Amino acid sequence: MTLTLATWNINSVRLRLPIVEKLLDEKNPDILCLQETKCANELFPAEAFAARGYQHQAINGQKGYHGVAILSKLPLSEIDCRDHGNVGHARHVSALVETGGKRIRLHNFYVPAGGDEPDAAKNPKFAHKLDYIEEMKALRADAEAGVSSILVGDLNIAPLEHDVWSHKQMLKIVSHTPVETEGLLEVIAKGGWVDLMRQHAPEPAKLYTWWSYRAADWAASDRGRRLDHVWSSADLAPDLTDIEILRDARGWEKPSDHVPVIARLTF
DNA sequence: ATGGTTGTGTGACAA
Repeated sequence: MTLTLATWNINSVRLRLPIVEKLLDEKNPDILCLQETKCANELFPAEAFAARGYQHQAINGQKGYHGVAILSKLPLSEIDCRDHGNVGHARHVSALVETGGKRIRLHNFYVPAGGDEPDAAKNPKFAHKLDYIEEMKALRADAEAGVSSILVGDLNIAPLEHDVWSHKQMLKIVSHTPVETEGLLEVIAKGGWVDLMRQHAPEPAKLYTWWSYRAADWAASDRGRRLDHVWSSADLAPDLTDIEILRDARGWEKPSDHVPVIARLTF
């Protein structure tokens, strides 16, 4: 039994529907987790996904900003949305998936980007990001007895040296400052999570999932960052058979600035 | 040090 799971910050699900459908046609994941859907739930293109077999949907959206969704061929139960800090942002949704004799709690996160100034005293958005990471430290991969865990999403932090194009030049840039990278590594360690992308491609391999829209030629300059993540509880880590970063998707028509990450687990 | 692009929804933000 194989579980194929895709995660993608889509930067508007309505505008990007043609390339999301391209991903589904080409890769046929069992479950697709989206971030930055940028629309209210009643405007989410639920029928387009249901028509392709993704009839089980956990959607947490809001008008204009943020928004996450789990679209699944497998039944979803115990759907839960958390609003860290009670700020009214749609940044999390989770559901229980049962497959291959496993019960899996799947978390889909969109961590705040944090603005440009990496100083919590001057920049409330950065303070909010640090608060958000602080709250995530309480999230345990073994929180529920008999239930494994997978966590995916746009965490807006590239924690390791080779998660960015230039460690030295990124140290004061939001997404790679020490307070963020150390914080995210603590979320992983305290929660008992395994970073599956790095299990599959350990450092010093360069791994990027995001390239800025502002580059004149994103592929030539290749100033990428690994902002998107796939983690699991320790019991599932040996079941990982493949991780694929769809770099090509950055060059698709009307692309997102993030590309899909696809994980395959075989039980 | 600055500017570069994209999305929502037609303003100014957020990323």
